[in-house]
Amino acid sequence: MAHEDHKDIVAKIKATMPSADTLFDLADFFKVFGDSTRIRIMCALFEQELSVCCIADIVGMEQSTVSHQLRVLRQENLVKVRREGKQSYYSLEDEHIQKIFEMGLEHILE
Amino acid sequence: MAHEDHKDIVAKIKATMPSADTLFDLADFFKVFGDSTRIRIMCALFEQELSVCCIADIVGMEQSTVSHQLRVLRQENLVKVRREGKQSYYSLEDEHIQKIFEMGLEHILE
DNA sequence: ATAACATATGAATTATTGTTCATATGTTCA
DNA sequence: TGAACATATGAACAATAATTCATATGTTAT
Repeated sequence: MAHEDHKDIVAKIKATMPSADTLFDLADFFKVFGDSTRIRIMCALFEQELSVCCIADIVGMEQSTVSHQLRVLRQENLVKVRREGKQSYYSLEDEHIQKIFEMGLEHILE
Repeated sequence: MAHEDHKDIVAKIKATMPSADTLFDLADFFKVFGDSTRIRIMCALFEQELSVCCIADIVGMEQSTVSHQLRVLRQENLVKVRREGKQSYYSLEDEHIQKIFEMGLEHILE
């Protein structure tokens, strides 16, 4: 394709790409994985559902910090909450998360 | 496991988790996916290798911005460069990227 | 060597995001 | 109802990161 010019290539690629909106949402989704506190929270939840104070102890951060980050995770539908008495138990929303997580691990361990 | 106490749970979960260092690196890796400019650059590169100025046109940003972001992508081994004359051609480093991308898409399109 | 072009990079600016503190809300039990 | 505990949230601050401008570096052709 050596004779394709710049303009043709640009037009061709643009035509194949998802909409800017979709890609914006996708970036927002991955942004959630891009923080070590949130990654550690998700990782802890791979094992079992956990209360907020357990999570705070596991990741070694303030309860408030953890609550804020859990909200971020909730907003992207990555975790769900269940109230039981005074405690809120969080768990993972679906199994995409673990797969994405594992692929990331594969990449960095190469 | 209703009789497990807080301390036991915390200890148990901590034992199963990858090291904090690994999770930190993992967050750094996903951070790269968490920006819409970089996501769009990667998406464009799914089709074929592209020069910097093509990429800039495709994503509608300054050449300088694109160069900076390509450096970020290079640092995380997500793209590679090939010089040909005056131009630098970028392409994706491996196929994990597209899989991770697709899983993210699946999640947000649910 | 110089002009013209493509890319890379440093510095400054702006925008975004994470964390903490203080406090509000919600729940249980006496 | 009030005390004790768990969680959530608003505001302020600190830390990071994205973008741009200006310019340096690298490449080709005359």
